[in-house]
Amino acid sequence: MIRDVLSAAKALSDRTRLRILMALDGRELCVCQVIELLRLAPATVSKHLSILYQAGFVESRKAGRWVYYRLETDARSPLPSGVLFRRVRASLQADDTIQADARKLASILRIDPETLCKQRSGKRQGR
Amino acid sequence: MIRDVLSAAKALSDRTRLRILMALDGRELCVCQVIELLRLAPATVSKHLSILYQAGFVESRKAGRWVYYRLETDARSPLPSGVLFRRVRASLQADDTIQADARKLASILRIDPETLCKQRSGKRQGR
DNA sequence: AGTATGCTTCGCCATGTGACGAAATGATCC
DNA sequence: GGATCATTTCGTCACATGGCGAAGCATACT
Repeated sequence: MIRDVLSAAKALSDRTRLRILMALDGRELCVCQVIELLRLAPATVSKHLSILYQAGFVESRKAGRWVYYRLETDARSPLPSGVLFRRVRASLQADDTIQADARKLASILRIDPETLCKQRSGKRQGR
Repeated sequence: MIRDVLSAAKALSDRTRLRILMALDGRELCVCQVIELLRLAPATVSKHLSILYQAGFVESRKAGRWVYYRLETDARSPLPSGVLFRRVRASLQADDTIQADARKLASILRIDPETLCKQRSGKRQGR
């Protein structure tokens, strides 16, 4: 259906969502890790993830207080991770922002999620 | 670059542009034929075509007063017609609007472009 | 040369989308 | 049970995008 193609294409037509997809490439991330990577408001990140979910690009898993997202592997979408993603990934990996994200993500992954989220809540109440 | 992926994805994230791509699948069309198919204002159609052009999905050829558009075959885009289009096409061909377009297109192609454009200009000046 | 014709560009309006903070939700931890 | 924390939902604002008509630009007809 045209509806599916549209939702897939729209999901991919935002800079932030492409960054999220690339960050999820090869690993699972909890929402707070994505927030830390992008430095956007939780509400914003959550919205993006839900758009990617509805388009069939990611799936989620709830673990205690945290929600983990990963790339959808079953071809739910008309532009499935497999075929499409291989080509998009090649283009994106050459991009500066994406490379910077990859480096930042490496350092984020060194901190355990527990500590990471605590840091954020610290920031909320003025420093 | 992320820019290329974005322009390709945005080009695909509009209903009208998907209809245009499907109409161009396997044939070349002049702008007035696309206008007739979609029944949208020339300005609107022209804009869509230029977006598809900039994203690398179509190329154009000027022949006298007419401009013909066709699918880009050289892989200018990160989501080239070949790989991508094969998958998208499969999804779209099941769609009602697309099927109706295909039927309507068949009847448009039976009229020679000369006559077709004359008809349109007749409509402009109130019936 | 002048007029008509096909297409594009420009300016405008209505609607869609991304960003955020505030409030709601769901789950854990005293 | 109440406090705390991670995430989502809601309401709002600024900006992007699709639609159109009017004006502009080429090209062809006479």
